[in-house]
Amino acid sequence: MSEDRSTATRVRERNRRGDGRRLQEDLVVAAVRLVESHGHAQVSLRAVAREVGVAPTSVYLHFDDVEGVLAAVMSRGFEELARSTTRAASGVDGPLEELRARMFAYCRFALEHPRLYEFMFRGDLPGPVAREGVDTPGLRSFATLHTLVERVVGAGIGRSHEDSHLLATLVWTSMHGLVLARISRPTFAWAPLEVLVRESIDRLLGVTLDAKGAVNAK
Amino acid sequence: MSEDRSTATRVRERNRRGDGRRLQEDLVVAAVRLVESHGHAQVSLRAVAREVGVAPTSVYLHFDDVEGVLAAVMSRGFEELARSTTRAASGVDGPLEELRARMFAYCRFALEHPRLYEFMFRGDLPGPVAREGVDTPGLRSFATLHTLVERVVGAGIGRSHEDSHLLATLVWTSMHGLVLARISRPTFAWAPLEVLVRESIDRLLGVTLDAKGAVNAK
DNA sequence: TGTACATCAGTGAACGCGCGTTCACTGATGTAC
DNA sequence: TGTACATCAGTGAACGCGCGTTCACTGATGTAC
Repeated sequence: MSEDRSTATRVRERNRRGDGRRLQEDLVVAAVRLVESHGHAQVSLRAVAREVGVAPTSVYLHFDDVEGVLAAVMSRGFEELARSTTRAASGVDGPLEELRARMFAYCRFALEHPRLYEFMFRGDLPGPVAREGVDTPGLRSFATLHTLVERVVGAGIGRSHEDSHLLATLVWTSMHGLVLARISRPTFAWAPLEVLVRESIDRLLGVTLDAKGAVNAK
Repeated sequence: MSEDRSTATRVRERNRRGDGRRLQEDLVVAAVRLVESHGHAQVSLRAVAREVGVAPTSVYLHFDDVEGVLAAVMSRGFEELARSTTRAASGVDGPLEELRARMFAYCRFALEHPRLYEFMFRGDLPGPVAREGVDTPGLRSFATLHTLVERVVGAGIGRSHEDSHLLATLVWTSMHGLVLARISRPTFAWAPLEVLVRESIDRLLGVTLDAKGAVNAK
């Protein structure tokens, strides 16, 4: 174990009494960093401890087990994704423009944190997240998207009498596929991200060329 | 090592002289089976050997290392995906119908072999595949799709003067996102796969209600 | 027809590694009296 | 103001496990003479 410390990237100094919680935050941040740089498969309890400069056993002071750490990383990922899209939506007017801005930010986030994004949508959820039940991560983001699509449809942009849940699903999964495909096949002849995002949205919602012109001119 | 054999699911009998290659095929099949049942992260050289009922060292008779096995699994996956879509395209007439049939088969394959599909599109390719260069796996499938989209556009279905490469990209990534999202979030309120596939394609290509009617009536 | 030999298909033991988790512990620091 | 003590933040050693890979080997079988 002493070898673990000697090869540590940095050695941390002990927190003051009462500040024990700061290690928890440091562990999560380190774990997120490890996922982003090496992919979740390379993230072990020992690697996280090493990154923080702490003994492997110290992780158990704040998490039940290694799955607990991964669950925290996933939550953090969704929080930051939500922050990104919300920031992008501010100062934009009109539902269609907001939808475009949010989705573009969504994709940019995924492409800037590809390993984290992959981890957030991996097939088998970490134990604690899976046990949490129906409110799967990202569901709140989808609700936001759904309402926004409803507003776009309500504003008379695109076809009328549309199933907004279906439309929101199509938009979300398109963005999802777009970024995951770009991540896994970076050498493919990709059109610019902006074009792909805009074309996907406009076509799926049935935004006509007229409506496009109107919105753009506004 | 003797323990390895004692816990083997089955013990294989040695191939006849000249039939050594059969072990290679058995290893690939077993590795595909393991990926499908447990995900690629659980697939180790030793697990594959165990599955076949052979000593771990025997794998080196046919593969350079564990990455070689994974590369073979990936190739096999794309072969089977291509077989599925090709089969679905036979006996279908009209480019739009063929496109729909192919894409539906694509999605069905992914949903029937979710772990394998995830592995086929994972971020970091196995060493041998990555070294192979430009012709990334699945590129031939995309070429088929691209030509098909060109035929659809050429037949006057949807808008005219379209960028077929862009359209094919949008269709592919939409299907990709659809299946990956369904795999990673099985409890989401999904519309039927058939609906999602058809709506995606028709909307992206700009198939009008009139054209739909015409094609469906035919 | 008999036999020596090369080849083929695969084995067995061993290696060092990083892993998750357990258990008993240590030493600084704030607090009650 | 001094001191005993509880609490807090974290450590160190050890465990058993499965892993990829190496090396020297074995035993059956086909073939050349």
